[in-house]
Amino acid sequence: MSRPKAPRVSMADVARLAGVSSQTVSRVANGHPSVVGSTRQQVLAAMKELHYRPNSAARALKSGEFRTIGVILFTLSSTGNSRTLEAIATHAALQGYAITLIPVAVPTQDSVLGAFTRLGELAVDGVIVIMEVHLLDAATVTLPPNVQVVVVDSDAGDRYAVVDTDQADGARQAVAHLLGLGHRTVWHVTGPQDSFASQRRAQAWRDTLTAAGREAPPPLHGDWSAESGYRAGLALADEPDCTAVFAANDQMALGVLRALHERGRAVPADVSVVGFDDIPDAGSFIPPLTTVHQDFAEVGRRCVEGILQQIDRGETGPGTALVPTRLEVRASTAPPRQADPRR
Amino acid sequence: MSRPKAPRVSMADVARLAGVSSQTVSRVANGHPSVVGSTRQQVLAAMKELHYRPNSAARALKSGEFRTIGVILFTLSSTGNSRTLEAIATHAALQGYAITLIPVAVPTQDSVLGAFTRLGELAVDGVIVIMEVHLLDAATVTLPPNVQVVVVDSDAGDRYAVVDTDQADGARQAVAHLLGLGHRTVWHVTGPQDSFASQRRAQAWRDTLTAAGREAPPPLHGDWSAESGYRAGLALADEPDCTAVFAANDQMALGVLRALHERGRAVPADVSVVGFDDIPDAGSFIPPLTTVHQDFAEVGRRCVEGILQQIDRGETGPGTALVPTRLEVRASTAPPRQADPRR
DNA sequence: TTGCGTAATGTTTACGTAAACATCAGCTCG
DNA sequence: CGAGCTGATGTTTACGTAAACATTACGCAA
Repeated sequence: MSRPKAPRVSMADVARLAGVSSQTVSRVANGHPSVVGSTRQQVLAAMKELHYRPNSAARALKSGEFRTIGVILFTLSSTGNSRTLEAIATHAALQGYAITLIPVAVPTQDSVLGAFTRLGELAVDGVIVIMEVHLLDAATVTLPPNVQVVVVDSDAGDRYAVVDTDQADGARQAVAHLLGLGHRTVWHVTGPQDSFASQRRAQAWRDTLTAAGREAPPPLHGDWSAESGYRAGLALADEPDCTAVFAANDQMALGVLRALHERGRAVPADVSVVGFDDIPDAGSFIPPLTTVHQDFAEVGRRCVEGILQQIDRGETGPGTALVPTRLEVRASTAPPRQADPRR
Repeated sequence: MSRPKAPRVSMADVARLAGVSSQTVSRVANGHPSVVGSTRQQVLAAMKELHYRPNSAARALKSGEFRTIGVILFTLSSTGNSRTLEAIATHAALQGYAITLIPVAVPTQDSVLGAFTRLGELAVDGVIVIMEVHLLDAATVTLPPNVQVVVVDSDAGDRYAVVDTDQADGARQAVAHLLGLGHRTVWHVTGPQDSFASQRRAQAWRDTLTAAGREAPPPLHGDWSAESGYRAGLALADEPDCTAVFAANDQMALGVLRALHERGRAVPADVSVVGFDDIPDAGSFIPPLTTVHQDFAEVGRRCVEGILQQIDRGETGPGTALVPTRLEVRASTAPPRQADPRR
């Protein structure tokens, strides 16, 4: 049975049934105080009977507000992105805002992707970008003018409001932890070059080593995937003086663990490994992974807060807000053999 | 510098500048054929100059269509959900539809969560539900009448159109694989009881064993998390005749692997382990995990296809569409010791 | 009792778009 | 050479809502 056009119920219909004007219905719908109790009850009853649902398009047209935030992201496959998105959606919902997803994983390059027109069109009150803005610039999407923007994973703090995990401090904690255990230096498996988070982690890794007077070994480059971590791990297993590894995320750390395991290098006895993110599975790696915990929920919360501040209060705020991290010490790190008191 | 109200540019503004009527502007915007070239150029130039962007609220109000699909989900933290969502978003975008996220992770129960009103309001043309509908029924959300719905992870094929991975066949393949290797029987770590996917996998596990004339050991109950898999794994490690385990997802399999490892039971030499999902990391577990591959992209694609069919063609279709799975054989499975020809 | 203030409700209007209908110029054909 | 048609463009209207303004009725103070 097809019911192509359900006859829409409007305020006028409700008003007619309740025997009032449509404006009174509007007042009831919006909780306006100056409607007397009995009238209100009548209207509510009529709404219920007709299954009235307000038309958000008409409301948006009238008010100029959509109560919607667009989220532009490249992919959801990374834990960080999806958890940030989840936090954004939750907090936005609490504030009465909906989330519209705008994926940029352009499969066919020049086909005008419909959802982008959501940006081209006026359909969101603000936009949160979860990717390096330089990548966004390169993509086919252009942010329309006059739209409020908050950005994650970027250094565009001079142009936009940026919310991000304190990548540098997290990496510093990881490296300091390993040095504190007595390791002479720390090797690093980086994320993709075009990720700002990856760059910051690598930079802080190098800086921390330098500040401690240690030499930084050549970094190994990964792409966030466990597979790339595995390849890096194989290379590291062949470095006899490698006793400590800082992987730029947990998935690559997982790959490193497997490579070391296959090459017979025990973790943490022979090599200590630290990751970044603290994904839910990290505690179940073999061995459970010491890693830098990111508070994605807080990042999401601040994104929403930031964008709403811009929308509601009209404050536009370039600048960067950093969310702190903490080191979650588990079983993948230990003093190096030569410093092990038990030897 | 705050610019609270950017003066909106409407078709009338463009029309004035181009020296035509606003209806002509509308025609140009919608690619209507009966506008002569020179006029079209003028209008396009004016649009560009004024940075005209169509107002989707007005359009939706006029047409009654929002070109938006709502996606209701409980959480994004499971790989399956976020990958399905990503596929949905991508395919919806290709069809010119936007995705509005409706999270149901009700933190404060009775606070009227704004995003839900997106459903209460008329703001989506259809809804895709990524959760067991019985849970949805129990939640504070109610699906409004006259809204097209497609459901994932549910047995509500009689009430709604359902798209799902072929859970039963996937589980059957997993168990058959282990039996084929010579294992006498297969133990099972289930997902949460209220998940339809979990139930179906458990049922198929039991049925496959029964059909092969084997006795099904008591199932161990997990909650999808690696930690719950770990607890189940500890119990399994104490079962001397346990040589094969089928975990209802990869994360729990990860926990099982760790438990077995810690208890000194070698995988796959002593115990074989199979997972479900084929998450990207599965190939980097220790050892790389044999698992049932789910085609989340296909599930997402069919969801969008299904909902658009209902919306555009007015076809409402209860019924279940199953997406096939395939077993991805890696290194976590092998014949049991007593059947090992090398012994 | 009259007049005025206030609370409750009704009426008008505008938001931006696009369908439906109206107009007009130019052209073809008998 | 004019009737009739076609193609290009303009005018009117309605979509559902809510702000702004208008109207009513009632109570209270002088």
